[in-house]
Parts: sequence; structure tokens; C-alpha cells
Amino acid sequence: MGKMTKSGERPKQRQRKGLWSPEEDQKLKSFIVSQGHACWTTVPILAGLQRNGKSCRLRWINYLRPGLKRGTFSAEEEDTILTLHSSLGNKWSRIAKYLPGRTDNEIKNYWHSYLKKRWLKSQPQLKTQRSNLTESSSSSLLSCENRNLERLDHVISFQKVAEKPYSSPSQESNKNMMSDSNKLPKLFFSEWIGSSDPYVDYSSAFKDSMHINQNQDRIEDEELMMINKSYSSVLESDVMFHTEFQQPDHEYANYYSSGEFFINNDVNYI
DNA sequence: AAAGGTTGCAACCGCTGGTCT
DNA sequence: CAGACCAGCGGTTGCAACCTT
Repeated sequence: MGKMTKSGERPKQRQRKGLWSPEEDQKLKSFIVSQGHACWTTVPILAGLQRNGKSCRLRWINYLRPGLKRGTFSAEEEDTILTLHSSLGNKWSRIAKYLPGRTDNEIKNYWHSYLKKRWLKSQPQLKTQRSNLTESSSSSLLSCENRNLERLDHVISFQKVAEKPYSSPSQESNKNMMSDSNKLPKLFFSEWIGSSDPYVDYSSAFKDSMHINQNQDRIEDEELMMINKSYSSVLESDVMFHTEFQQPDHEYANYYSSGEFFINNDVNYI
């Protein structure tokens, strides 16, 4: 039989790679809008594209999908990413769930190209490691070192995650958190409010969330607790990047907890 | 003006986990 | 239960645009 490779491509047909042309975009978009995408491997065949299913899926999710925000990240989005990254590490798809209209790829790129540098500046202990690394090198090696720093950065962010009690949190901390609920950002509903799927039916998503499997439920709760914990530390630490976004911490907290955070991320789902 | 370096972003690659047969 | 297939994820690469010397 015409065996497919693991990545779902059919080896016989020569497949295009690289940047997408406007014609390809149009083909893919109109196909998915009219037919949907039950199976990504068949999409390029049925849509008349010489791409593999994976490529089509990525193009749709990261670029063609309706409801996507383009352009620069707001200060609020930046802080959200920083907060979530400190809790979740490089879980870009999870972080993306809390930023409606942004894709995991976009967030990941933004982190690597911009936010990470700001984050590094705010970490004194990292600074010393950075200078130790760079002192002994010529400028031609800087970009190579930056790659190393990226790795160091990843290790540290994963260490941070590992250091957090990811296993079942104590009832004590749970109680404390609940008693202090006025400080909490409204992240608890964001999983379904902020779903990146433009076709998601929120009412049914909410209903589904009631029947969510117990284990998954527990993990989500723990994740949210971690996020909330680290969110509090952001407010306390005062080292985060409020130089451009000069708002007092309590206003900032109100902004998060009022729900405006999500409203302001005006997403136009169809 | 040109060459070399840097940055930002789109896309690819390979791995993992879930589902189906 | 095992293997095949598939979607999704995170890491990495390639390249065009921009910047610096």
C-alpha cells in the first residue's frame, strides 16, 4: 500500500516547502472555511495544495485562522507572558490559552526575541553568569553565546517549575489562596474564555468543563494555583517591567481581577 | 555604498501521547 | 496488547529586513 511517513506526508508527490504564496493561502483558507479540517493529512490533497498536512495545519493555526491578533504585544500581554512563563516554563501552547488571539508560535518568538532579554536583565544572579560568559569572549562569539544563554535560560525556567510543588498542593495553601481570593486574577475561566479555537462554543465548553475528568481537573487547578502564586510574587517583587507601564501594583491587580483583562483583548471570533 | 552582523518571524523537524484497528 | 496513524507541541532553522561599521 502507499505507505505514508510518520509525519503524514505522501512521499510520491513532490511537496512544496518554504514561504506560502497568497494563492496557497487563499486555497487553504477557502477550503477550510467551506469544508473544515476533519483530517489534516487529507486537507492538502482535497484543497489542491502541494504541501503536507502538517504545514497546512501550521499555516492555518498561526496565520490564516480568524480571530488572530497581529502586531505588537501590549504591556498587559507582556506581563501575562512573563508571569505565566515563570510558572509554566516553555509551555507555549498553555500560555497561549491565556492570550486570546495569540498563537503559541508568536508567543514563543516574542519571548526569544524580546521578552527573554528583559527577563534576564531583571535576574541579578543570571546577570553575573551572563557577564562571566561574555567577558572572556570576542564580539564575534556573542551570537553563539546568546544561543548558550537561551539554553541556560531554558534550564533555569524549567528548574523554576521543578522547584514549585507541582504535586498536589497542601490544603493549607489552598485555603490561604481561597481566603485571599480578592487578589486572584480571573484566570480560572480563561481556559474556556481564552480558547484559541475560533469555533469554540463557549457555553458548551463551560458545560464540558463541568464534566471534565477528575485527574485533568486536579492538574488544571494546580497549574492555576502556580500561576496565581507567581502572579502574587510579580506584584510583590517590583522588579517586573513597569517602567513603560507605570501603574501602581494595586491598580494592576484590579485590572487583572476585574476581568477587563480579557475584555480588552477584543477578540473577534466568527 | 558595501560587507558583515543582528534581529524577527515564518516554517520545518522530530518527538510524544492519544486514538483506532 | 501492539502497532500504525495522527494531531499537537516545543525546539530549531532559514531567510529577509534591518542595523552597524
